[in-house]
Amino acid sequence: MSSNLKDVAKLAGVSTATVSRVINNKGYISKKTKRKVIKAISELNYLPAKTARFLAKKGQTHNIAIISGERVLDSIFSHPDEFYTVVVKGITDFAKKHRLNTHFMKMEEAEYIYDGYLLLGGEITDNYIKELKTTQKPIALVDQYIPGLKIDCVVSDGYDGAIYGIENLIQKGLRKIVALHGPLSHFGFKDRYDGYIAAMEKHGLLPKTYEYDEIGNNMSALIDLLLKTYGKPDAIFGTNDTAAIRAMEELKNRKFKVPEDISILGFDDIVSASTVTPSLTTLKIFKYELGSVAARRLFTLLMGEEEHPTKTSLFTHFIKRDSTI
Amino acid sequence: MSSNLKDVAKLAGVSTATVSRVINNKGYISKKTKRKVIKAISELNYLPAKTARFLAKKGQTHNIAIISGERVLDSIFSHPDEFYTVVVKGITDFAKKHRLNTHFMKMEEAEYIYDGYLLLGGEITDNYIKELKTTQKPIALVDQYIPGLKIDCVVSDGYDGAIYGIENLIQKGLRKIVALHGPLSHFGFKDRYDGYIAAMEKHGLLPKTYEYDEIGNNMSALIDLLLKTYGKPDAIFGTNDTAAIRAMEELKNRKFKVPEDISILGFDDIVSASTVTPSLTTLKIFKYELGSVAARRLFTLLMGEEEHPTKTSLFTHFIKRDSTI
DNA sequence: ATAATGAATGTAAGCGGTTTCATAAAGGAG
DNA sequence: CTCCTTTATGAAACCGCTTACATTCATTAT
Repeated sequence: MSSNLKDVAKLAGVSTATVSRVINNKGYISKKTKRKVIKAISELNYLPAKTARFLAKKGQTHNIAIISGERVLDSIFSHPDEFYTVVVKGITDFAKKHRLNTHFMKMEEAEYIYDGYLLLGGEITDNYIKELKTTQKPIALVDQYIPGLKIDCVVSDGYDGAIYGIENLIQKGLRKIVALHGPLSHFGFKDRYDGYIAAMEKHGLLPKTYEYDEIGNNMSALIDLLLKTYGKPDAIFGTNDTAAIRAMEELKNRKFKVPEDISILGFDDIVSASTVTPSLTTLKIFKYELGSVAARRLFTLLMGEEEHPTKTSLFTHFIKRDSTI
Repeated sequence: MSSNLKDVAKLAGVSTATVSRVINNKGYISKKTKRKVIKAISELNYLPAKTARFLAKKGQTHNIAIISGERVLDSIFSHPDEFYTVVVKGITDFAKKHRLNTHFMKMEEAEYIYDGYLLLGGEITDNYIKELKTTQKPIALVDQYIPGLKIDCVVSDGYDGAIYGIENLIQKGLRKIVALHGPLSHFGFKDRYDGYIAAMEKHGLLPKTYEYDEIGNNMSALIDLLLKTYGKPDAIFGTNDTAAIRAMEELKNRKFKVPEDISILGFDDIVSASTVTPSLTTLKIFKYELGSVAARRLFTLLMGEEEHPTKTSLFTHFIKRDSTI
């Protein structure tokens, strides 16, 4: 099949060490030998095996920085079930397996001495990323995407998830589906919002959306507005579980039955989604995998595989519970 | 730092071979030894190094199938600069480096005997994918995404690219920007279309779109329609270069100056984009990388890293030429 | 002429696993 | 009580590559 160092060495009539030197352009090699080796390499169409190379280099133990804003960092170590805590577990497990040393820090405290950077969550600012980018070190954003920056990122696929969820509702015969969404400046909400629109349009239904504020405090007023301007919907899609649950409460206060009168669909699968009554149908975000995939991405970059920057979106999983028919 | 087989063996008081047997659940191991080893493993928090394992397994040379529709397959070998020809080069180069044997075939001819499958382009049908999925073998789509299927895919990021391109036009002071787009059932067009909408809305501009047919034959009529219903735009965004160039021709026929009167932005960076007059400003798709990234994805899957399915989007590159101010 | 220096190459020991083969102990059959 | 098979384990080779160290040969300084 494909050839290896030994084959090349034999053909060129030299030792494997010499071939290795030519490949890595390291140490002394005479012009003549170099030519012979290069000839043999191209003749055999030889390409070094990355895995072996990595192994031989003693599995280079890289140091990577995991950087986040203050709020995120605090929550990581104190709340075991919190979103980022799980993400971080995914990162550290991968890191251990692949011999990366992880170092946690806040944005302000970060030094530029690491081999790579994992930037966690939405608290990271544009400017900080741009500044960090100048260090030329590999960087990957986790749960954050910034259009136009062309920086590697790993996120949950809100678009795909929303389409899947909405189509499920449509299949159940629900038609009047409205979306309650958070600020669209947040890429996550925007993504889910777009998925909702796409699904509705695909099925010739009229989308209708209402925006709640960051904290979701205006939910009571928002539901009033919705009922007044739109009438009773068949279903409500909340772009995150917290908002969906809050909306559900408001509807129950107004004597609507969930899901008989109105179905509710969330997004996230937070802990309380399964404990609330009725339990919330939602799209599960794979937090642990978010971390491990991001770590793998950074790892690939660290390995020097000259890779094109990508946005990696993890598909979500639709979890049918009791808040939808 | 992190521990290895030897460490575990020493702690458990057995040989490395025994530990390996326990890990792989292979060969004879007594209950007692197994317990000891497992205890040592968890005590040391040991995780096997994937690279070493791969290497030791003789660098398992996998066989992968590259499957496409008839049209794509034909073009691959005959036209050196064609889209998929370049993509395939990216795949095969990666494959060689990582000891994957590639086999090309059409959908109809494919047997289910390969270790993994790379499905190329839009000719692949939904049903075929679903059928193939039942083989449980790793699969990755290249330049194709199907909402809701949750199957690994690698595509070009039309959304991000379009935003970047449109924002560039806006920065130049252009306001009346319309989009000519192909059928939105094609995920690629839809993606770029969504990006256009997002960019316009973000800047408080009114989006206006016109759809051309698959082949782009109706361009003359479409331009007439555009001029009649919208008036003269400042700029036109075509969701692919072919359409953009055709639109540019039509405008020139109608005595408009490009870019003085109207700027034209394409998407793809096909060969003729740089040779046409005026040369076309466009968003370059990285075809070669599309292939190599997809191959890497499949490779990861083949390595048995139990990975969550993802959609990987490659960022595009904005190429400023003469068709825009 | 001789020692010291540097260039060019080879030998062999890992990197962290897997696996073949050998060996030993424990049963079961005759 | 032997002989053979099964079970359990370890020693060592190997996967493809890198690299420290050893060796050889040609220069150059003394």
